[in-house]
Amino acid sequence: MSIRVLVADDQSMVRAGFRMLLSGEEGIEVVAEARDGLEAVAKAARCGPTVVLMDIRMPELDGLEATRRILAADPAARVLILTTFDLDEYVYEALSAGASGFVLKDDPPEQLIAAIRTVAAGDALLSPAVTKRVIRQFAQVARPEPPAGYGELTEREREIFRLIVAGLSNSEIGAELHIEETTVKTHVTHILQKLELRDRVQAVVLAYRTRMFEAEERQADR
Amino acid sequence: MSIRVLVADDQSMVRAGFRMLLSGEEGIEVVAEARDGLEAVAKAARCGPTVVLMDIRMPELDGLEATRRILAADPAARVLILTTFDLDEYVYEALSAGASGFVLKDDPPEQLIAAIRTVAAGDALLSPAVTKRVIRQFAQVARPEPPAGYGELTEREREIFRLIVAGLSNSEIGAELHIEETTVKTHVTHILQKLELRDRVQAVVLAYRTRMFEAEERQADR
DNA sequence: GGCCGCCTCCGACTTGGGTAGGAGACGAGA
DNA sequence: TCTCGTCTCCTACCCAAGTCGGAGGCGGCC
Repeated sequence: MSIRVLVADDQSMVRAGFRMLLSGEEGIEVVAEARDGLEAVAKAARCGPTVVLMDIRMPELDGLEATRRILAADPAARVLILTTFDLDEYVYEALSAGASGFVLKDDPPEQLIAAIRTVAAGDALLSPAVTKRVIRQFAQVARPEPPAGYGELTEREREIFRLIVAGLSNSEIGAELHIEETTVKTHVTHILQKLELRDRVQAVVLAYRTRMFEAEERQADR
Repeated sequence: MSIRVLVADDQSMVRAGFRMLLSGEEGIEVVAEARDGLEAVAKAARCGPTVVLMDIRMPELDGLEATRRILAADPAARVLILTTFDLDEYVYEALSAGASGFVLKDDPPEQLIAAIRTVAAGDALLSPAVTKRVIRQFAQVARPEPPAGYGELTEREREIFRLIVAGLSNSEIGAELHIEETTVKTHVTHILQKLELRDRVQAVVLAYRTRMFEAEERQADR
């Protein structure tokens, strides 16, 4: 069965270009076109396309919201975001909207076609230029950066630090660790001094900003 | 000038396979091989390869640490991580180690060659199967999930919330917004009541856990 | 043995955070 | 017009948080 494509773009030239480009391709068929987001959602519901080529900037409803609606109605659909710019915000929003991929209109034709086949097969795909940007951001996000001065903390202090970061009060920490609140206070003072922080609030901010406890969190979230 | 490749893998069969595979390619030349991480670092320093094909599981020094060292010595180098498994942890660590891409040994030969050319050109690349996984994780991470009760907050309260989350004290917030500290306290009390939180520490924890201010943070980090 | 780092605990104190309750000003909307 | 929500400010009070100085027990190390 061939890949059924819906092209959603507000410029008729672009739609015609894709229709032309894809007409020569074996196993790919453009089954519908849409000139705005609402039309895209409606036609997707009627035609059940395998892949939707979705522009972001469109009247009525932008491509991101249209993507959310189409996927809500048909989770099996694959949306490939098309845009002229490789702006960060689009990448983030498009991916969180559920898009399977992201290509630039500047990408060479064969790359666009390959992208369609890839997402139709169930894989995800990013244009190389976009991938680079995502990787950079991803690496930044995923990096469990070592906070300055953290090495100075003793084992016990680290333990208490984690509980502070979890939002516990001193008395709660004491109960948790079976030690007196006064002892907890002593540790807290040392922690703040070593990390050069003013209060526990800043300790929490530091911990999250530097993503100190990434690993534990990921486990806890499951 | 042709692309100079260093192949680092502990299995001689794999190295031979790559040498064979790449020998037929125009503009790609295997200039060195390494059987472990230390050797990879040493030979990279001597040969100055354009692209390093790096296995992860290797004796002496694993591919991740080797990647870090090579890039520390030569930031212009491009490291393409090779592995048999598409385990999450490898992807995260490899990317944060500075790798430009990630391909599976199972990927078809032409895809491997395309990957080498892509990263040599300065772009980044992930194998489609890997991309899917990264996108899912990325979308999850990037999602600015709306915390329950956040909608109840007024504009002013949200503003103050943001400053609390930044780690500011009440008096600092007052100075920032040109209002009295007592006023700030009033707002803080309302915020905590609406979000059903005990104190500002928990407010900070909530904000980061739900990643409320993703967008603002990204801007602030630059 | 003596020193040192760590963990534990205490009391007393200061300060910031949070609550309670009230009040005035202003604009939007019934 | 009157009400309602929002923002502003206040006093007074309580309590958690953090500081300071001191202290004892314990284990490792010279």
